[in-house]
Amino acid sequence: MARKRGLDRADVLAAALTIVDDEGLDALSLTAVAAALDVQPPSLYSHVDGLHGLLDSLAVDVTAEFGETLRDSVIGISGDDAVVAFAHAYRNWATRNPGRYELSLRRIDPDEKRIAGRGAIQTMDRVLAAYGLSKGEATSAGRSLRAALHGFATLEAADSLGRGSNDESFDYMVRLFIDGVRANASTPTA
Amino acid sequence: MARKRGLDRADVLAAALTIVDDEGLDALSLTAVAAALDVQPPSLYSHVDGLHGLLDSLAVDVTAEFGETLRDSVIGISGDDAVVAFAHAYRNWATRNPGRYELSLRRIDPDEKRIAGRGAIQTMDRVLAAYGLSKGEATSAGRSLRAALHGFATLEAADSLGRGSNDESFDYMVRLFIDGVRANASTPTA
DNA sequence: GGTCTATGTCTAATATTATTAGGCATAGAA
DNA sequence: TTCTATGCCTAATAATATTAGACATAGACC
Repeated sequence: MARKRGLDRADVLAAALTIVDDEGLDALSLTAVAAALDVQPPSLYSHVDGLHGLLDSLAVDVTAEFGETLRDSVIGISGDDAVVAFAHAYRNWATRNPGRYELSLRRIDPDEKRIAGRGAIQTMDRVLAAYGLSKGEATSAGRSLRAALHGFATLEAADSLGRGSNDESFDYMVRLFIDGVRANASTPTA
Repeated sequence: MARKRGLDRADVLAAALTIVDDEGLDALSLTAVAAALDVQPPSLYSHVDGLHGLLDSLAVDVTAEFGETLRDSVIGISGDDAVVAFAHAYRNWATRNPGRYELSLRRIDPDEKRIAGRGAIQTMDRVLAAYGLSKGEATSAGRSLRAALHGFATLEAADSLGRGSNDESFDYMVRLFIDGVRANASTPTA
């Protein structure tokens, strides 16, 4: 016995992602992936560098996917509308893919993820460029927006926001940001 | 052999917290705590309800401590200054106690933590009350501030903010929030 | 068509963790 | 001094990751 399944690294990653989507990141283990592929756990080491390697690879893939989603969200839109669209795309993706979002937060040393994640940051920077901010302001505004979106998404995912409509609060926050940027801009645009 | 050490639940929690502070939350395990106390792992079950129970207890304690810190931060201060003071206290605590902050994010069903954490939210609500917002606005503003602070703290802890002075960006974000609230308030205060 | 080789998969074994069961010894009360 | 509660222990089980090394199969090559 030792039927050759002919598995692929991509197969392993796909199976792992299915588990993450269906049962959450906590449920992900090499044993679970092996079971899903009808294979013994050690067999996975031919395709992936252990559990850490698997997590790292997933983080990179998922980050790239997230970046593309964000980039797509602002195509053909500009100004405040772009900020709003970007923000909603961010929240929607994080909300609908909690496991993947958690994965995307995984911190990796190699620059792979940074490159993958650069898509998201570049998109944001481009959107914010419309406000004619100084270099320092642009950096700070970008960080502020990221912090707000990330914070909202994670608090919401953790059910830590309390009762009431989160949608309304989210829109409020985005408006807060836009108005704040305008009020703080050294070179007003509107 | 079976020397009675006379350990206490508090001793166990304290030892665990030391590990969290020194080596990070990931390094926390019953085995590690037992080793630190020079005791066998199963002995801990007399004081704590397993690893989950330990984590839950730590989360409650740490959340209470965080709440007090925040409450203290705004004593005798009001208006924008209070928001700024609150924000800095939040960031400072989270930055200086990364392990504890991570613990405080642990999601617990029982209301214990909610009660403990209520201190933080109450403080924030009180600070924001100065802006004379409507009920809905106040809720949204509170969530926005929490999201921004939480997001900034976690991104910073994960080294995900990029190069440059984070201090400056943080101040910018807080100002953004304050200005935004003012701009959005139905009943202007200043 | 037959052989070679790379490699995907397996079994076996080890290590680390949490956890339960049940025994013993000690501290402090009666 | 005895009794009792309980703090700590050893032993054992289960789930996880991981390494080592054997083997069989698929596809390349002759």
